[in-house]
Amino acid sequence: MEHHQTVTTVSKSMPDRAMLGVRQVLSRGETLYTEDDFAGDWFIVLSGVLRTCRYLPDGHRQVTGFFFPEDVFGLEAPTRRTSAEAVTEVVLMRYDRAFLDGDEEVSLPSLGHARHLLLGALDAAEGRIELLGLRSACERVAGFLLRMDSLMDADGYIFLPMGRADIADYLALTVETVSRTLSLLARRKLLSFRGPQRVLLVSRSQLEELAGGRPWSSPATIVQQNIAYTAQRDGPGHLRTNHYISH
Amino acid sequence: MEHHQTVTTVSKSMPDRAMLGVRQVLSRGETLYTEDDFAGDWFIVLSGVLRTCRYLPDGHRQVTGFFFPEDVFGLEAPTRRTSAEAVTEVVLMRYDRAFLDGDEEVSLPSLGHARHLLLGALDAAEGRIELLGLRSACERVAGFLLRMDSLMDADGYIFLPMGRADIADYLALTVETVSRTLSLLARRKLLSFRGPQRVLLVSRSQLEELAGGRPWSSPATIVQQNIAYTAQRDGPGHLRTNHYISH
DNA sequence: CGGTCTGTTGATACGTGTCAAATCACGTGG
DNA sequence: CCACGTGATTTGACACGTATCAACAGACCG
Repeated sequence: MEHHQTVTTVSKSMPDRAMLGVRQVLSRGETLYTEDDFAGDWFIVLSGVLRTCRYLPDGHRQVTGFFFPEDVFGLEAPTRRTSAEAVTEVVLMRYDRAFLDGDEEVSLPSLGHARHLLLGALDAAEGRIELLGLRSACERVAGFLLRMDSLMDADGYIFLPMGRADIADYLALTVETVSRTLSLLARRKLLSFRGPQRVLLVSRSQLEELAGGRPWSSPATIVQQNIAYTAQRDGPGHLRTNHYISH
Repeated sequence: MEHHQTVTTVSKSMPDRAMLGVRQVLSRGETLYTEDDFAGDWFIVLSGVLRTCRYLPDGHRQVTGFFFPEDVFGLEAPTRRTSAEAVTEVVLMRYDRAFLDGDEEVSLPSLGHARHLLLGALDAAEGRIELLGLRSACERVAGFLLRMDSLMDADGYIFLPMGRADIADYLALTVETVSRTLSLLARRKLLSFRGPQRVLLVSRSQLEELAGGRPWSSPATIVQQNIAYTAQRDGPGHLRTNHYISH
């Protein structure tokens, strides 16, 4: 996965506006910048996973995004909307803001023009909006897992680099609800866990249904198919009570 | 408000890549494009209000954005992620996608370069993410109202062009919950209504508190100030029961 | 082997969804 | 200008889903 060798050791030797960045490494949990900092640079993840967060006055934390290799972040205007923290060890490229504000067209190594890059960031943000717009914990958790598909290993298992708390704060749920929902989906055999971090999506199609599925077209022909917690029997002992009860 | 005279009647006479758009008018409720359509153009709102929606397989509708004058939308990749529908009568400018994809730098009338425009759209999307990341109905409704500040009249009242259903589908709530929450905030005298569409933000500071407030800094010094429905007495008869009970 | 941290499970309170009905806003026609 | 009809909004009663508080289990580390 460590292909940053091709992109890294650029910069500084060229004095001109040749659009080159600086490579930077963060260790687990390290904070790159904080809310309200001056937003001088923007970044591209080369390896590892990073999260952006807000800390609300009531003490709650909001995770506004996870960023994986090739993802761009930190593009916001004069000050930071969020802080940026390393979920795992992270290697990233730092670019000067002037390269976006300036008049010259920017060409980035292996990522094309600045416009292309911005469109990608916008697309990712809209994906997050769709995810957060889902109503139930089940929908959001299923949607979340489907978006982590790119983290799949050779054996088909997804490795979740972030903890339950990160997921919860990302989906506007509690740790307990995330954990319960994952357990439930596993009991329903839509998922299979190998430790808390490694998960196999057994039935993508059913997960997509839960998550509001592949888009749909017009407001007609409504196929009522509301799969609630209580609407199906479990594996063996068809325990379809509320409160996640199982055993 | 109708300043589109300066921007409108351009286009077509100039054959070259002079970056000019076509003016277009939508009437209330009209659909501009639909999910999965080919995304050939993008748009800027000149007047009126527009919404983008997804229709989920379970019949629910998700409103992923409201767009006001000067807002940009429809920038997504080869096909539409959402449909676009006019909330009020809308006047907009339509631009060809090639102006974004092309190599030449684009300069738009009164909006600067394409990059600037994309950064604006990204900023708006991130604002929506922060809003949807709030947990309770109270927080989201308060946050929503604060973001509608720009719709303020001369008398200080905000005119809400969209119905309760639009707000509900935007905040991932039900119509009833939105209505109840607005009523509650009005009883608490943070709001004052003059008909369902016209609302005055009586206490912005308290609304900001509810909405997760102006950002905050670090994960320390937590000022526990969780204003729940039941945590305060109402105007006269301190009825702090649950279920929104009041009278 | 006893710390702490993360994740899971349980019991219960409470917030929000659902279904139903009343009320209000507003356009139409008398 | 007012009566009426229709749709939007508000309110009520109740069920259900999620938050909360608490306890337990497992992983990692000293």
